[in-house]
Amino acid sequence: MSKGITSRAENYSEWYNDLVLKGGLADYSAVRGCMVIKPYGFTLWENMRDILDKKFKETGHVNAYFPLFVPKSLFEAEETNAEGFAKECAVVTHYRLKTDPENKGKLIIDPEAKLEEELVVRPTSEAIIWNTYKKWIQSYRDLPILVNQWANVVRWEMRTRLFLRTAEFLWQEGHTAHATKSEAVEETVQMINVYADFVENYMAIPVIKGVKSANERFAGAEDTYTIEALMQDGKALQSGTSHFLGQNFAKAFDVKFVNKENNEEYVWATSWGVSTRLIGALIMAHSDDEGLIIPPKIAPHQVVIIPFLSKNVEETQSMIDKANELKQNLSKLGIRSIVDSDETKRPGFKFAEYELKGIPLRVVIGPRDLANGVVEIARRDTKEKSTFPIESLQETIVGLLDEIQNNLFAKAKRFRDSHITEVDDFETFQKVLEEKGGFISAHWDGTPETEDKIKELTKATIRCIPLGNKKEEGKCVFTGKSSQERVLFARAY
RNA sequence: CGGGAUGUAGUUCAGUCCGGUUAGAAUGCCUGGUUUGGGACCAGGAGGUCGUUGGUUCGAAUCCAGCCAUCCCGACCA
Repeated sequence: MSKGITSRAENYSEWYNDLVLKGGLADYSAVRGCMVIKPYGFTLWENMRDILDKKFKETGHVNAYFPLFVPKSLFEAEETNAEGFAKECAVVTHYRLKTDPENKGKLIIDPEAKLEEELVVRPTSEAIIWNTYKKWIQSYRDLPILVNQWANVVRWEMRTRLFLRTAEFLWQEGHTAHATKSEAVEETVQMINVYADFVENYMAIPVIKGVKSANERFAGAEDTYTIEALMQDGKALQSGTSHFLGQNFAKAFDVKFVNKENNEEYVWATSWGVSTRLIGALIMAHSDDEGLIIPPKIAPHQVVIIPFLSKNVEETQSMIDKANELKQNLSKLGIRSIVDSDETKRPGFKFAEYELKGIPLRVVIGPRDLANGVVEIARRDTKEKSTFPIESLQETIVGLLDEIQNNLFAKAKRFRDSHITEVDDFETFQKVLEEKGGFISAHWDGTPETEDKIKELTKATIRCIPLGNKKEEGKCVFTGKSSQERVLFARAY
């Protein structure tokens, strides 16, 4: 057991908090529900962001930036969407403070400075964006519009958790406008595939792609596509969503275009997003009781090189030189590494520290090894330590990083696959949920009422109706009414 | 937002019930030395408006009230 980290078995929530705080990813702040993302955590986010951004550009999207504030009148234009967010909006009502005449040195809101119209701090940007798109779109030649923005949004959550649910968080939101329904649907599906590809192949987290039930659908969407991941405690985490918005926003904001036949039509829309919540998913999918485990492809540092120091100054210097040389060689191969030659800390301390931080590979260079022309390499995922010859070190490291990446995904997938349980009666449903957790694949009569009832009794919701789901005659696990396919239930974050 | 708990050195905590010299410990930090193949040791040192505002009192970390923040449970949550 590592020093100061609560074990998963002891208290899963505390374990999670310990990893975020002690792993140096983030910290609490003086603002309720808002966190500080520390450099190590932000580097991780930057790596994720850069990969996604490249994928967005490859699929024809461009970045732009829209305001943080949304006038209330715009916000309420699309009613379903506005109502969905109404309960968790921060609202700006004044634009000036002044010195309190009765208490010098203190500031009060200047009652004279009340805004004519309140500004909603965006919980999402559909309103301000569609208000803008109205000006951009006249003809079918203006379409499609494929815009993404990297931004912060605010949702005044009652109960917050680092990365998983904070009042302010960072995300990207794509907002596209299309001439036809089929094109918009295609875009929606394309982006959920981009997300799935990213989360599986870079974050090494297996996901299930699916469609949300009416209850869980984004307010204002016709269809919500989701990728659902499974955490080690058996709870599901929605990791990304892509919405087919139909013509709802076009109608609310009166966005029409003239088609080739010179007829006016409403445009078709999509929106899609992933957020810093993905970091929460990453932690809970891979890490262990010794600390974080971060997949090589997105790790801030992929390799840490630790030269062993001795009182022999010359010998020590040759270790450090060797370490720096290796770092440079790795850098040429695009591998991110750091050298820790801090002589005030002993090796054992460093080992524990970098295990806590989840650095995939640790290379130790010592006099004994160097004499034999080898170094010791430890893998964070399996904790295996072995020695490898120095002359082929770069190749070895490249190979090991690749192995770790694959191993993490395979391990998470084995766990996920073994936690999808087919269930045909409600008693078993409850039992599996309680004792095993994970996804439960069961028949459902398709009504929101049944889903609500199941949620009330078990806290489990329908996570998704998997894409490409096989059709199968069956009876609803709760009502016994006939059903044509299974859906996935789980307790979720 | 309801119930419970917490807030004292960078960190973890003792002291608070029962108010009273200069608020302690461990760890971390700094200096010097000895060490260095899995969280080293010795010696010396620095570090605190006791979350915050107000009240009670001759006197408040300690009692009372408000506020702020964090955790747990619940409600809420694409």
